[in-house]
Amino acid sequence: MKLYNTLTRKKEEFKPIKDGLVTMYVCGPTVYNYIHVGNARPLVVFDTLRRYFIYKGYDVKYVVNFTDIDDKLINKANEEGTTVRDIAERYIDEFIKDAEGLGLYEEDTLHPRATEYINMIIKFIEGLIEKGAAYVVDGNVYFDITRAKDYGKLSKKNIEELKSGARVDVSEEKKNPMDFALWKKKKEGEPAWNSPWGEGRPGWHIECSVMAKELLGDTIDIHAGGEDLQFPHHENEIAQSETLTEKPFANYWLHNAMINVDDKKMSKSEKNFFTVREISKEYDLEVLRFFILSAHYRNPVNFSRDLVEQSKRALERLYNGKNNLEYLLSKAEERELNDEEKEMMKEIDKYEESFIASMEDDLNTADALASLFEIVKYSNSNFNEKTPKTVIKYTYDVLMKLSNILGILSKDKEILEDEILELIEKRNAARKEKNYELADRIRDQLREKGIILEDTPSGVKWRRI
RNA sequence: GGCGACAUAGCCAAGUGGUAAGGCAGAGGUCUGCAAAACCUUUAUCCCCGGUUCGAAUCCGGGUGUCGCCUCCA
Repeated sequence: MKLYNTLTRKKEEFKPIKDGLVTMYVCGPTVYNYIHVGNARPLVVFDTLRRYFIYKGYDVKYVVNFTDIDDKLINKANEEGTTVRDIAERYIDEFIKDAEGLGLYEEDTLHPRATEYINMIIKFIEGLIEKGAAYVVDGNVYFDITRAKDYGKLSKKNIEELKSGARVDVSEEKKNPMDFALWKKKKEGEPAWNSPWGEGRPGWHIECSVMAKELLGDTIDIHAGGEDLQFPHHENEIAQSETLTEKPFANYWLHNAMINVDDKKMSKSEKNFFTVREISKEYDLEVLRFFILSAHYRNPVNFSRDLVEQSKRALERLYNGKNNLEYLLSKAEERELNDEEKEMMKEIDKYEESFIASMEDDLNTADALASLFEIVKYSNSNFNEKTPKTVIKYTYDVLMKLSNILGILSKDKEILEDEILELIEKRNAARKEKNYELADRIRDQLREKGIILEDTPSGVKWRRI
């Protein structure tokens, strides 16, 4: 499989460190609020990559961290007159709800929290101080970027340019304006932990370095996140980790592009964001997942109601296709295949191959989706009740297998309650008697309950809206 | 100012040298008691200019426009 590696700015053949195992670290949310649609993109994209690895037979160790201590949490806690821990707990719970709606493979995700790693963070920092790459000033500890080998290699920035363009608040304590805090001295009213440098809390970048190391080892296969994290966050992670371990931190750096609103990056500070939660009130979140996967992850995309609506309709088409296959499956019979029918299965194989080829090419989910539509189109136009069950089952299984990689078409049809089945029967009887008025009334009644009836030559089909 | 992306039909979006996937919306049609679903037909020469080539949306140069990072940020 080829993946675009930000480190080399090239698509590279992916090779894990250990055969059969992929370690992935994705920068997760700071849990001080609901996540928005922009936050959802990396989560969905890299979850899909994980699913694809699993499909290919790898074991995947997958980490999405929670930043549960930082300025934003502290502010929020102060505003509400509660504790940071309280805020974190609340929004982690809310995150999990959204994650499940988005089809993230939660049961197999490691979710470390920064505050659970304080001791290891302190150890890590001590190691950097011993190496002379970090220095203590009045209870704060800073990383000295001049001690990092190749600082700027990920974001392709050089230290001189950074110095001249620095807009950071110039702290007199720092040796260099671009040096960053590993440990922050406690301020009045802030939660703090004891350390060799006095009470304080960890800086942002250090958390990820430490949690990745603890859970996945010194060198990980894939480190991923939004492209806005490239600098300084990921650059700083590399600086810390590689200075301490003297090994590569991550072999592949993957970055997704931003989600925009009217061509401007969706962000909390711009106030142009939609939370995942508010979308979930109107749409099944699988629609949002579909929306995200319908463009290549390295291209910026706009987000709007209208575009979600388009995604919803498109996804409906796939569901109709799935539904049609299920219907045929319930009618079809087993029998020997003739040559033409054998060809049908080969046709389906072709679509599967092209799906896989798209995924192999830097996770081209937009292209892969087209294969799903082609399977649906093909089965809609070529299969009928006389098609052997073998062919239909085969097609159905391929469709399900592939859509499962993308994490879509996951909603199953529920069983209808008896009273609804009775209504359908009643309507059938009415239709036989050509009492269309009654039949239509029943159909409208069911529609209000969210059930759409479709009359076909061989019987009545139903589906949920 | 530095670094980096992107520009394909009404909308969304693949395609990186051989003559434009797929989806949404629209129009016409088939099927149907009607409807729904489905199917068929129909809608682009790829921002502009120049170059390389037998041949470019795809490579090179120059424009124009939009965006991201350089500060918390997925």
